[in-house]
Amino acid sequence: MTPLHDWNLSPTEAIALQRRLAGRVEHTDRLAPVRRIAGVDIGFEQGGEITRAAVVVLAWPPAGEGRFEVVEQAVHREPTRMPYVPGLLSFREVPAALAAFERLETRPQLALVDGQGIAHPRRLGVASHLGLWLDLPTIGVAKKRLCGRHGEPGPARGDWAPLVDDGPGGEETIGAVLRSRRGVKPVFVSPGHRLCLETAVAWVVACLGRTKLPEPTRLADRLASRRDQKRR
DNA sequence: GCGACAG
DNA sequence: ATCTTGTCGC
Repeated sequence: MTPLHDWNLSPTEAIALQRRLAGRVEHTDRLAPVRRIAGVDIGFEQGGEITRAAVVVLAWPPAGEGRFEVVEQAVHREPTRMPYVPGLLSFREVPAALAAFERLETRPQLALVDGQGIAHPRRLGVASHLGLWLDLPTIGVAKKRLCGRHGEPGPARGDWAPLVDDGPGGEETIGAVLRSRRGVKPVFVSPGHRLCLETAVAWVVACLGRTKLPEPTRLADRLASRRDQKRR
């Protein structure tokens, strides 16, 4: 069987693989009771030479208003071997993310990933790809749009506008443009694996703290970019 | 041919 | 993604 993250694939083969894998992604809710939520993100060091994957595991539910307890953290660094190509991001980031996950002692029931879920040209963004490989429910939380069209979401936290794109059978909703914080540019939420859009949006909103990004992704972002110690 | 383009 | 200081605003 072809590995889900074979980085020795040509762009054409990678695209064909994504089309096949997209058929395995589950778009309906199927998640175990949540007690641990993971945040995943990838950063780079030394001008991109080194890929740095970070996973942060938070306890659910939070102790207070957006006050999550960090249960565990894991970082994995390795030489970067793939360039960034729009639409093929998972081949560049998933291998390192998997290595970071292997370092965890706790197994989360849900993971929020920095990037798109099914809001992808072939409906297999990095969040979906990772969820499929880890056999875990995942949600994609991106800061920018990759594909699809949308209107402007309302001004209040939690307001969202559907992200739609044309598919084989016509127009389909692939994600939500969510206002995670008043007066701030919205984030792009899309199901990764094993949950529907409404459930994905609900979890992201439930994980919001005071900032634009939900806590799992925000903390993983800081760890991946070593912003947690880079302060001086 | 001309844009658009997750991280 | 990353390179980077101060600055405006709640």
